[in-house]
Amino acid sequence: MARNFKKYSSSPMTNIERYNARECEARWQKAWDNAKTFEVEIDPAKKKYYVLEMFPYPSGRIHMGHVRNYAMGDVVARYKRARGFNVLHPMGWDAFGMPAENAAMENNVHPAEWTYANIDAMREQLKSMGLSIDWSREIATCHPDYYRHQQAMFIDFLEAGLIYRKKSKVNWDPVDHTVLANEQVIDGRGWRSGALVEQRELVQWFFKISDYSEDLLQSLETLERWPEKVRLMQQNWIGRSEGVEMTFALRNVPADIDASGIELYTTRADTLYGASFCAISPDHPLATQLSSENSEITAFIADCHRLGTSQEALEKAEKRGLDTGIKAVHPFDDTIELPLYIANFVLMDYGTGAIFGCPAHDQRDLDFARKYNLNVTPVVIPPNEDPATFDVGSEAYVGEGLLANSQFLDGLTIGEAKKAAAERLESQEFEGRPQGTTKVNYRLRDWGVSRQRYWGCPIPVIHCDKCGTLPVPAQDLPVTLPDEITRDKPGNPLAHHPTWKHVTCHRCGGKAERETDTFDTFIDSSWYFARFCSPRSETPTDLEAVNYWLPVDQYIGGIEHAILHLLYSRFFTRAMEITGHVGLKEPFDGLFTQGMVVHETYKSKDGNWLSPAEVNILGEGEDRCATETASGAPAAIGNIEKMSKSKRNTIDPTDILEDYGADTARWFMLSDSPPERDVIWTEAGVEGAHRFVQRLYRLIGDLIARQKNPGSGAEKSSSQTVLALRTATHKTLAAVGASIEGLRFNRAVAQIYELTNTIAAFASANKNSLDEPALKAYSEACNILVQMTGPMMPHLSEECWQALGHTSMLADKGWPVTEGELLVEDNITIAVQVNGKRRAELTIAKSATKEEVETQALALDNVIRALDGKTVRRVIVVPQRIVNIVI
RNA sequence: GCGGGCGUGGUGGAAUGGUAGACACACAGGACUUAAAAUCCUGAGGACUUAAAGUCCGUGCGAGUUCGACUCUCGCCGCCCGCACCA
Repeated sequence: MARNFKKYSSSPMTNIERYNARECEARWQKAWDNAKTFEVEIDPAKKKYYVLEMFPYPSGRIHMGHVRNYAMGDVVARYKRARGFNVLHPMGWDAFGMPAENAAMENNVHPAEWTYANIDAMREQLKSMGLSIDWSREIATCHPDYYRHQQAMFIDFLEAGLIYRKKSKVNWDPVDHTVLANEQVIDGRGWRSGALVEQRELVQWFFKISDYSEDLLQSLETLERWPEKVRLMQQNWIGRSEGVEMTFALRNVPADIDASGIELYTTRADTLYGASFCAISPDHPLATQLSSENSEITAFIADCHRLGTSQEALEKAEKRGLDTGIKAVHPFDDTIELPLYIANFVLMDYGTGAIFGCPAHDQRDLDFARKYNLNVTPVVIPPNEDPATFDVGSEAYVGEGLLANSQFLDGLTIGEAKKAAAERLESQEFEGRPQGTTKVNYRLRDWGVSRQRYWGCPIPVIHCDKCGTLPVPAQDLPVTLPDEITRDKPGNPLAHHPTWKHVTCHRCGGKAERETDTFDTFIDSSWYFARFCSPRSETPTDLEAVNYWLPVDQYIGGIEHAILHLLYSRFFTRAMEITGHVGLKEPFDGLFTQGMVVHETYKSKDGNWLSPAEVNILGEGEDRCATETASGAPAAIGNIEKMSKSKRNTIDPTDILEDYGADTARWFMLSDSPPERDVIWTEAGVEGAHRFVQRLYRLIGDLIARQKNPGSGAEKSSSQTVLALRTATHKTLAAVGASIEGLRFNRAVAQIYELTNTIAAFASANKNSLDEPALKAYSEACNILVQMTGPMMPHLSEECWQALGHTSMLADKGWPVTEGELLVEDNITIAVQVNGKRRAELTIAKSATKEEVETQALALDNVIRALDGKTVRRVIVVPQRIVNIVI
């Protein structure tokens, strides 16, 4: 489908003036700019409203997802502004990150140069959308004026004990000498080099987010204006579980190893009597100790490490273990000895890195037990099963039931048994302390923030042989990235920079080295919303500004950030509160996650992706098929998928903005699909949106023509049609306001269409003549219509507003006031049902009593026919709603 | 495996438990035009039937609650998303 849009000045024959979006949009954008319409300051007298869309990565080109995201945010911002709020609506750039480094390598440009050029290009594209953004507050996270504050806060956090260093495993690409993110490891190999990825241990910086697990979890309940789905995802991610941490005594430990017991964590203390083995992680300290003298163990552990960390690899991995020969003693019966294994499926960083296995009631343990021929003793018996005969086959029983084969726990429910077992463990002693204690565990891990890369915020610390690791003193900040870098060696250019990393220790004056790691870019985006409040302040935040503007009242972005970005930001805000940079814990009061922009995909006969421009679509429904435009060969219509370059189903917004204008693109993005759902991009849809742009312009033009020439006035307009038009206008006004407040933009659009149809019908029904009241109502309808389209199609609306004779800008005009009395109708039409089936309609005074409604309903012809002489058993009258006659 | 969501015409979708299909796209017919485009008007869930009207069926399938269910409950089927060896 080639775009066959019409040029605006196509036909010299037309006498109907067409709206020239290209000229108009540029003109109004300039007018807003010159008037500094959207620049805001703190104004304690006004209520504030902070609208924020997730800031973009400066890839160089905006995509349709941006258009949708920013169109939605702009509707909210402009609407709230019209409602009298002091609206903060800023924009910035999430400008550090890998694409710049990749581009740098491919095109031999400096990441900074590449990034700033992209920012300039994207700023222009965004500006052409006509967004009501305060551009004076623009920030870029890669700019030292931004990241120096991040460094200062890092040092504050460090001093507040929120940050620590520890050894941690990374995916290491031995060819590129670089650390890879999990998603960059494909089938155990580096995505760029193809080399087998190794697990390496590096000392890295961590934020203590896990200390805040409970707070982050609990506070989710206060986030009432967040989607339930996102709260659930975060809840699952935090992963709270209640269990028991306990010690198993060890026997048969090699002489030179100091281990009298092993700590392990379980949520199923009730199943202790079903235990048939214990297992520790290959990374467990005991495993490390054992490996130093046992080559078999060393080999096994190495084997486990070779297995990738990718989720698929883990998923498919077979459960494997190695018997250490050590015996673990059952805490309730010291005659029971369990073999202690090192097992590849036990995670070191959850719980204590050690477990007991109860195969009958845990699938993983069952798989393991079957493989190594261990006992499978059921201890929880499903209802209606006999403990003597109940057996577990290849599927562990994880349901409810009563305990059996469990001594003092026999006959208890799972809940009771958990409690009893925990109490017994607490009362028993092991080496002077309780053998077990109840413990809450979280899945959430501490946040590792070190990245072995150049294009990120330098971590402001130095390493001195004498003094150790020291934060860079405040007066020496920022630690800026060196401009001169070479890429002749693989790996992080900072790490082998000839001068940058060498410094003098500020404490001892001796030689020291800078930290060459940079921050995870999620840090950059964890506080930008706070920086927007005072983007040029000398401190990270200005308390007056953040106290006025925060929290963000409406945050809008993609669901893909449901967990990490939003959770990190919530944590970071807490850290900022502790260190006195903000005065609140939760940064985002209202959150909305919008759907993606998707498009059909097409494939040629030989399996190559085809772009939408390369195919013709014929037929509809089941007969729908495609052919290649060039050759006429049949093509396959594929799934509707997220726009992506690889599937060639992208539409470039800049083309659309040029051809149709921003208002058309915005209007289309807001129409039809509910904003939280995916929207399918179609050519027909855009054209439909564009037709409405022109239609609205003509509608206003018609009014103006009629005002100049109202006709003879001989035929008086009926007061009823005038009232009807006014009622429709004000009803729509109320409805559109409610729709925008609820972010139901598609409904607002439909309501505006409806009013437009009403106005057009009114105009054509009163073709010849309009008297004074009619003309006034007509004019009022058009004015209010234009005010309602203002937040969605701002340029066209300004143009119409001006044409309607207003001298000040629509952007500065308040939202129209609904005349309440017009919404109150005297007569209403309700449905009359017989046995739940609609048989008639009844128009009746709104104030009619139940009895009146009933009498009149029963007298309707259609009702009498439907009743067919049968006895009426009951009549349900819901005032102003419905009548249901039961026979 | 665990958690969540969705399923309505040819299409996107609308509908505080109260007239299902608003609004839009696509389609068809008409007007305007030498013609087309644009625009305007009209039509339309399916089946049956009609002079007008009307009747029946219909929100993935099956049950239930209710005077009344797209909406609430339960059980299936299908699709989508998130997490996933978290003991």
